[in-house]
Amino acid sequence: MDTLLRTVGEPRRCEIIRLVWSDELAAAEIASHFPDVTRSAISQHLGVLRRSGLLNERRDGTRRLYTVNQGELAKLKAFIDSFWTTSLEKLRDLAESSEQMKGHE
Amino acid sequence: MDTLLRTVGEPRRCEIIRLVWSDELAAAEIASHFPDVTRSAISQHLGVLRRSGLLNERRDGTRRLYTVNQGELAKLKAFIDSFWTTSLEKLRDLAESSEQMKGHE
DNA sequence: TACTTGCGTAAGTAGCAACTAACGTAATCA
DNA sequence: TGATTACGTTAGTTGCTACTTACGCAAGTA
Repeated sequence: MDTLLRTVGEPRRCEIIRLVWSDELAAAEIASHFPDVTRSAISQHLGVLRRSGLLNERRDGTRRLYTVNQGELAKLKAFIDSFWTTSLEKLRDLAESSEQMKGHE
Repeated sequence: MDTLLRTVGEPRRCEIIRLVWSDELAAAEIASHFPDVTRSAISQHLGVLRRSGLLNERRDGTRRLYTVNQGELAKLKAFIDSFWTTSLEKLRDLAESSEQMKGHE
């Protein structure tokens, strides 16, 4: 989870995920969305995203096409969601223990 | 959103959020959960979290008590969720435009 | 008042991470 | 075969960031 957090914590990588969310894009197409940095920088970001499991790579001739592994990002989503659900569980546990208290009254 | 992402992208800060999610804790209590780093390091993390708007501070004597600003974290949750909803919207737009196509056939 | 507690802050450092420039490489095409 | 395209990778640099140490400061306490 730490790896996932760190990977998405970089704004450009987050933007890349958004770019290839529903469209399969080649590395150069992705890089063209970031005119302020070199293609090499984007290639390295793609490497980080790939190793984190957030991006899938498919080869087509000399091109490399990327898509999002939505399941991996879903883990992050579930992690964020868990902040809310755990507090609900705490409330439920509290309710249960007070029920037990009543039983012993 | 970049600030929010960067703030949460640091594992210790993420853990701090979890700690004070449902319990109001003093700085020293939070620091005691991280025996491997100094209290100062945690204090600086608390500063980052506070400036990002993720934590609320309340003073009680010499102590400073922290709680999570859940609304701010909800923004991050909404951002992550938006990855899925925007793709749904794209499908909806696609469906609408193909409806228009049918009308012009 | 002096001392202690509980904290933030400033200064300085070490390590990492994002970047550029240069190079290597597989696939394609002339 | 040589040239080109579309990439990744390596080496080296710079800047940031998480950290420690030292200090400052307000609020209690003897």
